[in-house]
Amino acid sequence: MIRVRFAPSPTGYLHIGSARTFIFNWLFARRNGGTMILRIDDTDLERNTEESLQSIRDGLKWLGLGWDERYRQSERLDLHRAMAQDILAKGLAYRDFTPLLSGGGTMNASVAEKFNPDYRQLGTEESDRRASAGEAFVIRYRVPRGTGKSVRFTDLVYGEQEKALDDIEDFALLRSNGAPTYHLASCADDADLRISHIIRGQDHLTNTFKHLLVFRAAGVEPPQFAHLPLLLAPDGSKLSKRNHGIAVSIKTYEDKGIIREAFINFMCLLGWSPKDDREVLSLKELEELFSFKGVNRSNAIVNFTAQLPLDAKAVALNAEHLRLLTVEDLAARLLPFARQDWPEARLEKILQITPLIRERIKLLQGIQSAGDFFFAAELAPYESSELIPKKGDAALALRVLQQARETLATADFTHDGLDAALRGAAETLGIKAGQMFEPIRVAACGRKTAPPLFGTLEVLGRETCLKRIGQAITKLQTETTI
RNA sequence: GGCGCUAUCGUCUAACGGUUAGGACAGAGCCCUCUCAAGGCUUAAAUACGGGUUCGAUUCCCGUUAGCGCUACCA
Repeated sequence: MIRVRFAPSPTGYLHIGSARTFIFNWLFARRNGGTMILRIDDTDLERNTEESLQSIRDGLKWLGLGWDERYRQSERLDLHRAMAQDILAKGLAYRDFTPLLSGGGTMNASVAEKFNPDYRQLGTEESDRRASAGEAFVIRYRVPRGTGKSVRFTDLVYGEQEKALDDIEDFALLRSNGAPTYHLASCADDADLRISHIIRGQDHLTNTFKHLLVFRAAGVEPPQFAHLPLLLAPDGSKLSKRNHGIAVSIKTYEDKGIIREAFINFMCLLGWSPKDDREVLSLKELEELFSFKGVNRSNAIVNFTAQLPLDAKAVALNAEHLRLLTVEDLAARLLPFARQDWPEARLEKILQITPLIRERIKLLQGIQSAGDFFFAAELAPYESSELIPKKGDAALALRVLQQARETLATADFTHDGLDAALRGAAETLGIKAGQMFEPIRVAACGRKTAPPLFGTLEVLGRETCLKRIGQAITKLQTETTI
């Protein structure tokens, strides 16, 4: 029975690296008919925040993948303490009475000792006496010393792993305030929840040796491990909130208008490959293709910039996924972005615009710059020189617009009707179609780059088109010399 | 400092020990075209360095260098 878990600790907003870990766990579970478990690892009472928990909830909700079971570590403290006591009772751990230093320990990592012999060798009676006298202590795992032995396991991604016992310090299981450490709580819960595969970031690769010792001490069969390469910033440093800001938050992707399908696709391509040349993959395809054989071992850089906090490849994949949506689906997702700029925007209008802009936007946010003239009552100011077509002058522009006003007053206001009418008008004037269309486009949209003309005019409607052309004519007459 | 992991175009990546080292994004150019896109075509761009093993190393081994991780009563 395959059981996997995603275990975030609520000490910051949902990081894209965490999101990727969730995705890989989910994919592995779904691929193999397993169970996906969400476990909030909130044993660090000092650093947990409600905002962080909410950010994780929001992020996972946006991802939309879901889970089958859900737990909170802070509700399972008895289980953790019981395991610590069990290990202590077996003599595999001991009490360390070293006082907790304010400021966080000795800070001299370069000469860090693996253990303090004073307490490691303290007799059981003496230890019990001091504990019952109320002296504070931390429970440490007693790593066997001088045996020449090592701990080993086979990682599903990194292969054979081995570490000498003598290189592992006597790590803490239970803090002096009675709270379990991450190592203890994690192992106790993984054992209790019968987790079969632990899929997590490579930053835990060396912690795994400790975890194996805990599982062994508790007398439980350890799960399988699969570690994932880490995500790095463009300069090769670890992704961090402090140094990279919003670029590490999943919310940034949502806010910019990356759709979940594209985000999941992009995350999978960071550190995993289907091994053929396919890159645009649906969730269903990812589910069918995912395996640890495709996960590679070197860290991947998320190539965001100061201008755009998203990797250009994520944006490109998003553009592909946008085109895969139906018009109705895309329009519905575009609506909230349109309403950020035009609160009155209606779905009906967006449905008309969507086919015109779907191949011209890469992010949902793109509707704000690509579709402004559809929503704005009055066009943003533009230079009258914009109205003048290539190889033409103001006089030509004026003639074109006057002809257009006449033609459009009676033309059939459909794509094909406008096509025929405006090409006919160009012929009447004896000019190229392009020269005819350009002034009309600028008059209608307020700029030279816009969606194809006929569809655009159709959506704008006769009234708006005539009004804007009239304004352009006035503009030409007052701002240029003809 | 100790221990561990990793190293292919700028970035993400592919390549049973035998390939002109492939694809994608980003870049450049051309075509198409009512502008912009989209699409098509073309182009530039990589095996960190040094030793082995082998008829033959991107691939296996060792070393160097670099990056990352762990080395907390954080996770």
